[in-house]
Amino acid sequence: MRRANAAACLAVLRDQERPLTIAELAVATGLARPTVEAVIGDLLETGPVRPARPQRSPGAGRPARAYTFTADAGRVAGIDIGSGSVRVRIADLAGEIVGRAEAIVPAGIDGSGRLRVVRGTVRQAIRASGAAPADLRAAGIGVPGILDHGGRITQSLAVPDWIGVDPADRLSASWDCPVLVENDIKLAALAEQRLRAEPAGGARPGSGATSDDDLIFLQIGHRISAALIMNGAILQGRHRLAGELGSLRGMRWTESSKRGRLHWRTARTGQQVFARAREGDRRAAAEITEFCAEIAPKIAIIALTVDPALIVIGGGLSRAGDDLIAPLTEAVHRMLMTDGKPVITTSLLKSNGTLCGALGSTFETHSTQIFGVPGVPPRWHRWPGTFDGPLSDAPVSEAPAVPDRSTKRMSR
Amino acid sequence: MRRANAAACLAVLRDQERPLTIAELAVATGLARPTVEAVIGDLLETGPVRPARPQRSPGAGRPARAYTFTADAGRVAGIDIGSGSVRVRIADLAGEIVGRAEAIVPAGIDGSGRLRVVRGTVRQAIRASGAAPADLRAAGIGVPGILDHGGRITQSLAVPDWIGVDPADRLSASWDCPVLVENDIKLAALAEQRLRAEPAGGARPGSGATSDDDLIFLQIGHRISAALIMNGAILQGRHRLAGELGSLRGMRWTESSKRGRLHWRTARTGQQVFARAREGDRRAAAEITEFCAEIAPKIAIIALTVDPALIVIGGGLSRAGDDLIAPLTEAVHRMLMTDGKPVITTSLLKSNGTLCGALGSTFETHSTQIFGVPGVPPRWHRWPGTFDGPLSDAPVSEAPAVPDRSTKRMSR
DNA sequence: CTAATTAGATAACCGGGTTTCATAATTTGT
DNA sequence: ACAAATTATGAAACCCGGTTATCTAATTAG
Repeated sequence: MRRANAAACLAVLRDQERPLTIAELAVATGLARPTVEAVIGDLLETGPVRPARPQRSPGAGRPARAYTFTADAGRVAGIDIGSGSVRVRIADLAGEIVGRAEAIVPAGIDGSGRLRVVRGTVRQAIRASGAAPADLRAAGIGVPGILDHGGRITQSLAVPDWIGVDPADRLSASWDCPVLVENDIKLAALAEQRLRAEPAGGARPGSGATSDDDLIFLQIGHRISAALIMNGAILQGRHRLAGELGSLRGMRWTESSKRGRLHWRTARTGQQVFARAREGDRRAAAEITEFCAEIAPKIAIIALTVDPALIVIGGGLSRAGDDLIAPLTEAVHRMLMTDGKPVITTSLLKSNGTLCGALGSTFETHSTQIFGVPGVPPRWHRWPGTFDGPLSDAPVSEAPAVPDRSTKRMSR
Repeated sequence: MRRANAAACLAVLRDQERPLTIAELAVATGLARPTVEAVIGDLLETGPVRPARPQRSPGAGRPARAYTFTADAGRVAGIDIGSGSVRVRIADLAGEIVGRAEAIVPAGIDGSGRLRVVRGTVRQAIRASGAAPADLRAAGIGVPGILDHGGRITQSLAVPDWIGVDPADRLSASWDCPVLVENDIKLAALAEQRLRAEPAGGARPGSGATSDDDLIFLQIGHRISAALIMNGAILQGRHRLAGELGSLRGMRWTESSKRGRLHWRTARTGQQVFARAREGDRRAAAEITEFCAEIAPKIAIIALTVDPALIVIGGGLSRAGDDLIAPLTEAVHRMLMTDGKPVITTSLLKSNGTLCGALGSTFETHSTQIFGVPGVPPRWHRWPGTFDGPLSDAPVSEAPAVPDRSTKRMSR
């Protein structure tokens, strides 16, 4: 109970970026002032909160003491592992993206080599954020493969070198912080759900499960893969295989796909097929219709199994937007003899879904290690668009970036 | 918090069938004695608890006051609606089946007629239990059709006369108690899950979701239908259609099935086909193999979508036991290229799954109306086998059955 | 320099639990 | 028969974490 109040205060303090007084916090959280006072006392010791100079004196009366969120007191890493690349984004405690780095992973690398690349890229990104590696509080990794409950990768066409590897174990040892590893599509699915469920303005009250808490995420690009979010959580299943329809013998999403990889007739890539169709190429348009007709029954059977409100399409093909969504929706809806049919839409995060899911999921899961308090909700809705644009340098200009812990302490 | 303690005390008092002292209750619940005392005070006023004569004096000391659960203070109805029948079981507050009645519903009846039959059969069953209709505290009904979130039946091949009807609304008005209406297969699925998850000895602590909380239930009889339990709850979905694969255009479980009804070549009914196969009929055996091969891909795709630990087969065909489970398991497992595969097994409750689910779900949902306290866990594990055998007359012999409320009060 | 204003600190209270202790109602022992 | 032992009960005191109410401190306005 005390913990929940601490988390609420911390979240408000983080979201209002200016220093806040006890009274302001009490109003914002709905708690009584003495309670907030006690909570702040705890947070000053254990959490990323420090006293700040009072803002200004707007009138008469004793000036209020103010407190501010120390966004710069630590770092969290989001990591997207691809077959040939590693993408890293570093967030400060406020969730702001303050560092990034990417690396090419040479084909034919072995598992340890890939781990080394990940370690190096993360180190580089943390440095770029103006922090030291020791500031890393937690990391989340999206991996293109199947994990077991022990955290080992059991199957992966994209990173076969990591089959049998437990990346969380290896990396948390070298970083000395918790590391979350999850399938990339599942993370992207979680990110989509969080962004749509949370009404962009703060955590919503802990109401019961609504249909906002469910969605199916379908990655359609070179390969097709699925993930399900149910009751607001990634659906894992008994063997952590939920959604892994590629493991179904004879399950080919389309006639011409092999090992989950799509093949196109009228152009080399799906994107090109859509481009040609848009330019009026009838054969390309026909191939798209055919493609939708082929995958629609599979989507429909999954959809009717769990009856989600929403099916989100991600991956390269989702860039085609309505050119894909319209015929696909039509094909899927035609399969359903029901009154209610799922809405099909494209992803909000495009190619950043896994990164976003990795960061957000890490903030959710390791709140205690990150903030010293459990249950601080991540700011999912602030992330879209921040993964690729120019780095926000607001925190840097306000207080010079923290090179390492010793300097940070001096800045108090 | 006080409520949770009251529920715990009430559950212990109900499960130990003898009168208990405060001290015994304190030990059983892990609460402090004064707390139990306060809870008992509340329960004496609002709940089915009354003081009892102390058991005996096992030694020296002041004799302890004892309290006992008043199982006879009310009734709960479980109702299974079939296309041509209505089955009713009446439970006392301890969950014991103390009354039953069944009725044939004439073909071609209209919706109101079927409602009248239900009302009459329930009244008869309550009377048979030695209680008055006014003693009904809550009822649960399993219906062979699709419901919407408003409680209306939107589709049903078995009871077309109830399409558009909201049975909960109609019946709760006439009985003046809450009525729960749910799809029959979903209730059977819930019952199977509860019976397997609860370690037959009391409620388990509210741990996080385990794979015990998920299962797929497949009804295979004249028709095939599915229901999913996820995180210990019936999976409904956005439109309450989860599992309703019959609503999928072109979804036929087998080549020869029509509108969800199975057709057999080598005999008139599935049961007969299994009987002949067991007697050595090769054609019948081949038809079984073929049947499994036809439905296996559909089961596999559902299974891999949610990756359950367990798939439970219910319905008429499940009576074939291992004759069905073995070839079906083989066929389904052959579809899965995964390390972990779901276990397939037959239902524990056979043809009583819906009744059991209706009763248990009603006890769970309407605990407040039934016991005056929310969250009293039903005794799922006591039900198997009690739906058809001779009525337990223990409560009747102990205290003569209660004809109506006035007499009941006198018996205090 | 006083009054007004506003924040911080302290105290009193409340709900729901726990522990502690005095007291009541028995049986046992002499 | 009556004291001693035994056991349950009921009341009181305490703790925790919150609330409201009140007093005190620090500042500005006039």
